[in-house]
Amino acid sequence: MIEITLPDGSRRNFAHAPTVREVAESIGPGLAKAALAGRIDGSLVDLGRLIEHDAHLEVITEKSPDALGIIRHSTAHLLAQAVQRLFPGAQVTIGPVIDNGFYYDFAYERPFTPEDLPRIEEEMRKIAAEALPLARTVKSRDEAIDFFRRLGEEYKVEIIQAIPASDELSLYSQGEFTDLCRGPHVPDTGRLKAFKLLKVAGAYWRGDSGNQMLSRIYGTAFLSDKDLNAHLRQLEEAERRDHRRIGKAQDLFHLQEEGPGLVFWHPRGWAIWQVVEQYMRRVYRDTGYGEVRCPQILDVSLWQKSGHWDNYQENMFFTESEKRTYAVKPMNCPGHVQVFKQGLHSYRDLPIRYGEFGACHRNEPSGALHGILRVRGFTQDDGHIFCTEEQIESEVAAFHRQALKVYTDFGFSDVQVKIALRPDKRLGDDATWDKAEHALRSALRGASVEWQELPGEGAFYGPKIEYHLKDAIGRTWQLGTMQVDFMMPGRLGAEYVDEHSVRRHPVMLHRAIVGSMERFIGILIEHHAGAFPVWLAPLQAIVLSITDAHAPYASQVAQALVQQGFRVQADLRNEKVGYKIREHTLQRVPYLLVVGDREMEQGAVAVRALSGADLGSMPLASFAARLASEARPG
RNA sequence: GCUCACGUAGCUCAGUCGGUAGAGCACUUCCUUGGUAAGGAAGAGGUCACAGGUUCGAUUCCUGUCGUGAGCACCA
Repeated sequence: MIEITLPDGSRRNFAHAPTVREVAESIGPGLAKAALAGRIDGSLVDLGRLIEHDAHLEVITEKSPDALGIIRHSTAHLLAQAVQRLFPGAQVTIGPVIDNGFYYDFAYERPFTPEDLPRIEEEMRKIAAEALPLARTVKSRDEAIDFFRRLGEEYKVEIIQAIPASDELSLYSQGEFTDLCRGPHVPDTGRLKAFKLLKVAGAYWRGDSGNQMLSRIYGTAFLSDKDLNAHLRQLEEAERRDHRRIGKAQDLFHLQEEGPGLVFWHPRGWAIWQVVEQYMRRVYRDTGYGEVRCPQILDVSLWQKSGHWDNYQENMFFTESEKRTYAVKPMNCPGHVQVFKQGLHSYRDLPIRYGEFGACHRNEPSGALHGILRVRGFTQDDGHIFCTEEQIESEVAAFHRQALKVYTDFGFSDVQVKIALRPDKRLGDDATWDKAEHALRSALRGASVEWQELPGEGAFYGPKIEYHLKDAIGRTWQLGTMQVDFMMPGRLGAEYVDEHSVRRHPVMLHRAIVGSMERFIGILIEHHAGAFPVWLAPLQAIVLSITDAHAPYASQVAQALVQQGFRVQADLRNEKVGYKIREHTLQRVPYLLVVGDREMEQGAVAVRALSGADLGSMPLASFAARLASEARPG
């Protein structure tokens, strides 16, 4: 007798061990039809799985949050089967579910190209229509190796060989195709209806650039065509937000062949930059930083001492003069240490904080470049705090509060916080690392934030807090960071005198809030889809003359607002006002001020908001007051 | 850096199965002076990324270089 407990607490008894499907059938034919898989005592299984002991069972239908993952995983198998039908000799490797879809990596005599995708997708539809049932079998590790070796699937063999010999492995078969897989899967391929292959790409076997390049096919699958189409529309919407597209459309910046990864800022883009920079300068000022400015190039000997020569040379640019080699700075920290070293500091002076809008150059791999989000020349809001060990935690906590305040002011609420912990290759002893990691954790705990930990991802000199934000299509980019460094001050000879007149090396905290100005502005563009709030907008208002007769008044209005510190221009072109409105609306100017005879007579402006809302005619002073109230962060 | 794709007018793109190219928008000039998302006409504008090769002839085919895009690797 087997007793099954359902999620609602009710119990059902079976004379023999039932399958999940049989339990579902016993509840009702509707449920049996809708069932995709089951969850026995918390673990997901197939519909065909026998339940051999008393258990809690949940029948997974399309309504379950687990359904999508199962569908996508099964669709990845569908893709693999289709590829093997069409391209005999293609070997399967791995095909996991990822955010928003799945991929499958293949080893084949040639890479797949976008032209192959429609054919493959067609074959997938064929297999789905065949409604092939999926069968799960279990083999020992050695049997499984034997099985895949006979099929010529050397990559599968390699995967299995990494698994302990005692483990049992499950294999899933649908028609002629069998794949190693943990499961669960849909009961038959007919359950897969809404899918689409999206792109091809190269990917290294086991993610190691020393290994063979495999051919990866990305796809996505949903429970219904409606969901699939909604997702595809969302991708299109994300493309419209792309900072590269908006940057061009709004004349913010450009990049060109002669300067890969180097940004040319145009007046409108630089206006945004200036707002961000002045805002961040105020943050430096308000939080006790002295702003500094250090040289762009310094003799390599300094970079040899700092460790950059040994650890970072490949990413640095060099230049020469009079038989000396200089490095273009990739980081600001060595410069700040030089500032600290001028004169002798007492422990009473600590913490000492320096901030810089430091322009750095890093020779990033060409394939890493991406618009203004990943560049070779960039400016950091880079600060360094020289302090004692005891001061670390309060400094970190204060920084964290400030960083979140800044992100909030710029309109970001979805900020992911991560702590990158000690890497295998590191300097310093474990006690020091314990201390540093503890300081980061307890500072974050004190601020009651949730964070994710990334073991092994810290810098060689210390752990770091990372602040991540998402771009329009869901890629996350690290902006801010707070790093604890016990090494650099010693290497570069930074010292202070403690209360016992002993010279000691301070701890150095590396910190940035927006990270790179370029990246941050890129993210801002995408976040706001180019429609910036008034305080950030490159152009806050534009004055539109209706006819030539109103041009002098329009200029006068624009000039008056400019003199009050607003970013305002006049559009005096001989065009109809509707044309001008269309153009500046597309440029996402927050306020359009129309001036004609009525406004001229009354010293007024007719205000139209970007939304299209007509705010009516108002005295220029009223509009200026409105602008002033909106020209602040938040 | 690796794999694949792409590079045509200022922008967005079409095109040439090998015979030196076209649209829309923008730009210039003229007409129009019009009250809330495109008024009209005319004109100008391209060494088809760059360098080789094949060919009677290359923007088109091939090779290389540079750049861009997607992904991978990288991101101290």
